[in-house]
Amino acid sequence: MKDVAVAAGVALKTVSRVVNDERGVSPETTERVLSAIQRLGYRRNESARVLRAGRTASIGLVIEDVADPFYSGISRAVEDVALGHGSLVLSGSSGEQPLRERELVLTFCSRRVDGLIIVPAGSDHDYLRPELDAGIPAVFADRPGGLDADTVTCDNAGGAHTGVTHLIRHGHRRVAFLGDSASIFTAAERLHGYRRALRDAGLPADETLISMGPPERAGAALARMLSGQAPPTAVFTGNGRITVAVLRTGHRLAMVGFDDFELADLLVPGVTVVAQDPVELGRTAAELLFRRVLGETGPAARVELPTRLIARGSGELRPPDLP
Amino acid sequence: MKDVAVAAGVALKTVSRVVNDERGVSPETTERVLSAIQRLGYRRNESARVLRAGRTASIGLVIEDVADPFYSGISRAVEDVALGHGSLVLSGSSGEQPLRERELVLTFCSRRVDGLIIVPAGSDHDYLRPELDAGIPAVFADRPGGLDADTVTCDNAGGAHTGVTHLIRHGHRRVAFLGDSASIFTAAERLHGYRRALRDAGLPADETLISMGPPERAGAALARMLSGQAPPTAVFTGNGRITVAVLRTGHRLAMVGFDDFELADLLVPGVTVVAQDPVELGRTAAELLFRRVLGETGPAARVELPTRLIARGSGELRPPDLP
DNA sequence: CTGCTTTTCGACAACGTTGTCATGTTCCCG
DNA sequence: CGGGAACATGACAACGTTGTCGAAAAGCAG
Repeated sequence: MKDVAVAAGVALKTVSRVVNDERGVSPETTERVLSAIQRLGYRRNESARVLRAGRTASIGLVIEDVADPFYSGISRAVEDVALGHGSLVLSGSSGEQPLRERELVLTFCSRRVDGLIIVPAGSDHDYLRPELDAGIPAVFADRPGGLDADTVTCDNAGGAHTGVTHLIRHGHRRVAFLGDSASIFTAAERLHGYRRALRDAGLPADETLISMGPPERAGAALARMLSGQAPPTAVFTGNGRITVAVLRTGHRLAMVGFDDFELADLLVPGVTVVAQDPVELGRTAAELLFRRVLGETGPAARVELPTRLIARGSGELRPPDLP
Repeated sequence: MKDVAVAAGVALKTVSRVVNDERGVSPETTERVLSAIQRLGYRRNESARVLRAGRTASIGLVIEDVADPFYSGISRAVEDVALGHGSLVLSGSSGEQPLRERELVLTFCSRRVDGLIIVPAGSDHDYLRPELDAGIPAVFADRPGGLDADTVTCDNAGGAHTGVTHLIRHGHRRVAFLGDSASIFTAAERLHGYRRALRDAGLPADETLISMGPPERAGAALARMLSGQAPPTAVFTGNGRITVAVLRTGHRLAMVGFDDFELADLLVPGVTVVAQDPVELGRTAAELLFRRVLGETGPAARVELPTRLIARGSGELRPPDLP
């Protein structure tokens, strides 16, 4: 900038004014400065600007894994909203490891992001409190973070309830539940929905039909159930990865899965799912965040997005004993 | 930092030394400073550090769309390599729009990223030259960028050749090619591979069996071919989105697709594909980049990754007239 | 104890930008 | 033509760090 000023024969400040479109610079001077900028290939140093202004025009996004379509949908939506606000997105995958999440968040903070969107991996987010107190707004997405911050979740319990009830309506009395590790908030919520659906239908809860654990183990868990004394006639899977794992076992049960996925309609039979909308989730979280960034105060918002049952065939199969 | 210095009763510089683990500070002083840092909840301002040091410890990544599994795979791999180098990733989706790509890249540059990984959207990348000359290393991924920079691509022509040859070996003489818009480098390369495969097999090239265009139009294009005079008995699809679009039409042709995708094995018949490895692509690009960031000079590297044919059934169907 | 090195620490400048205030110039109105 | 307003421009400080250099204190060999 100094070089530009010299080249244009003006003061530093005048260049700054031109660069920032501030008023109070004559057209000719502007012209001269612009040409000098062009000639020298000058580009403003954003770091210095940030140092001076305090605003970084960037937000941090911590998700579980960009390579997972659910999270990459969120990612894209957040990116689009950020772009609309002239902001960039720093993103990182926590891999469901609380420590890595924490490291990412703190790194983002020391880079003075204007705000954070976090899909919480652990349950303990006390490390965030000082940052929040320091005025960095944060939004929890997909799961609550345990702190008093804006939160956007899906109607996990309700969605599971709908899906399980759908199976029950089609005559199933022994519906298995295959969920992710119980320590994950969404998995626990969906299990609640499952239990409530059974209760509402007056069906007994059979703990041997419930298995919580990582997707890789879901297939084996189902196999165990099927070879048990009173095997299930239908299965509700707690997330997309488990749905796929179960499909790979090649069973022929009735099935409803949480999370929609590409090609669900092309399998035979089509896979009935309870769909959540990652794009909407990301968009909502980002919009809440930017509202805070722009100065809105007020109590933490809790938004719960609806889910939608999409019937495609697998959920409408009747149990073998009912023709 | 000033506050910490006052609280610990030392000079600014001493705090800086402690924060950076520099030698030359007595254990007691270190202790005092650390406790002051703890007490005041101090965290170093990265912007100021960047301003002073010149290194931002962050790289920029421009892809077409994070929500596309191919690119999110790249994204994740880049992120992991960056993490290993203590770097963050600024990422953005260009949506295949050269203007948006340019804007993203320039924004990244003005934030002084240490390097860039770009999946080029347009063909004209002259705007990048000043940045490269200014010393910002860049790597082109998936497609060449037209400049003399490190480039990582897949063996597009070879992969298509393999896939089409596979169909020909199974008795097909009329193989359609459905590719993305011809202006996209990878699409054009794959078309070349297709043509070469026909030529190598001594088959005539029938232009009515070739259609280039966005995935949304692929289904209609295939329908037109099938209702034509001499319909194809097999189809080669030029990328994952087109493969899915064609699957949705419900045809019963033999088929090989470029790009592997989840559940390809669960469809009936399983979808034979030519797989490329997005993770490997991202990893390679990131490693090349960090080599440059760490000071390696020398001529631009061109890496071409191999593809792999995965036979699952759809590509092994014989033409109807050959039992 | 002298003269040397080593250790520990601080003062200061600089990174590139922008906000504040001051200065000089032009213009308009009475 | 005087007096102020509006405009154009510049000098300077400050943002929070870290590199440079110098000073004081401590240790050590002779």
